[in-house]
Amino acid sequence: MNHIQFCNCFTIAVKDFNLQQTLECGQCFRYYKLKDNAYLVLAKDQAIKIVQAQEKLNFYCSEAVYQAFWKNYFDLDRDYRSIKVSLSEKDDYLKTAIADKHGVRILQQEPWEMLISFIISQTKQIPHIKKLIEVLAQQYGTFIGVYDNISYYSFPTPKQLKDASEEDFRKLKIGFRASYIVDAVNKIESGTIDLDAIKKMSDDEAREVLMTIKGVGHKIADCVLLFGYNRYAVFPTDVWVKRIVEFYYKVNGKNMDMIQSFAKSYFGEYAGFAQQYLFYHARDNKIGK
DNA sequence: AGCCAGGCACCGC
DNA sequence: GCGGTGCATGGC
Repeated sequence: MNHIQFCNCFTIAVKDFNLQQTLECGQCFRYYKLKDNAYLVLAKDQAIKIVQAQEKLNFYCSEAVYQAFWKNYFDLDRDYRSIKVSLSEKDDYLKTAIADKHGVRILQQEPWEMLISFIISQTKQIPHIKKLIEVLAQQYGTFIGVYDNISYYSFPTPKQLKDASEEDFRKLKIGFRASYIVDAVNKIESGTIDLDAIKKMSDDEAREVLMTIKGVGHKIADCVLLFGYNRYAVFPTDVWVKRIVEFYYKVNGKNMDMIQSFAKSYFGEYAGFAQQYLFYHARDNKIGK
């Protein structure tokens, strides 16, 4: 039994940051609500407890670990104030969404984890996506430790998944997405796709490569680009975003190319941030259902 | 109870 | 090319 210890506590002051919003906005799935407003967050091979009290953020780790990993993970070096000010000037609807979800930050997550997570996400709701990822990690990931009698596992690497069959994944109730995961693992393990090489590509080239994976279309590729590669100009367009763009911006929602070119010219280099504020605000308030 | 979910592949035209 | 349909499963 390797009990996860959260002895050290490192506190920093934060602005334009809300832990709950950042974790629950739909960009990540490996977080667990503990008691007293605390969250346990898993990323790479690490687990951490975090608590926010107003503009103070308590990381239960050493300062060295915070500096080396979590600061970057939570994107705490970026000036969100200026991003929000510039986007809020665009229109009142976006301004309202930003005011509502003012504390969202776009995490810096792993491309591989984002790829598999968003493949799993299609036609599923967040609680179920979380469960499926948890089961996948339990089955194939590396044991991290135990906290409050619950065992935590890292997200499985391509290597850890390479011997699993479609049938194995179906047993975990992943359903029709099972073959998609097999294809993703094969393309990475065989070297057909190099997730590191994608870092050097343009957004369009990168999307094209990601979309050669079965089960990865425009939307999932864009989620990987925004949340895994931090390509802030991409504008992942799901049903919610489509409805917003149709209703508030009078763009023909049937035509994906028109939505994309609208987002590019209207929101510019910060389209990804705009998308996240709009999406989370709409979903949380059931706007446009 | 049944509808539908942070889509996509595949099939007909 | 483009519009319709099936897909696995569980939450609401």
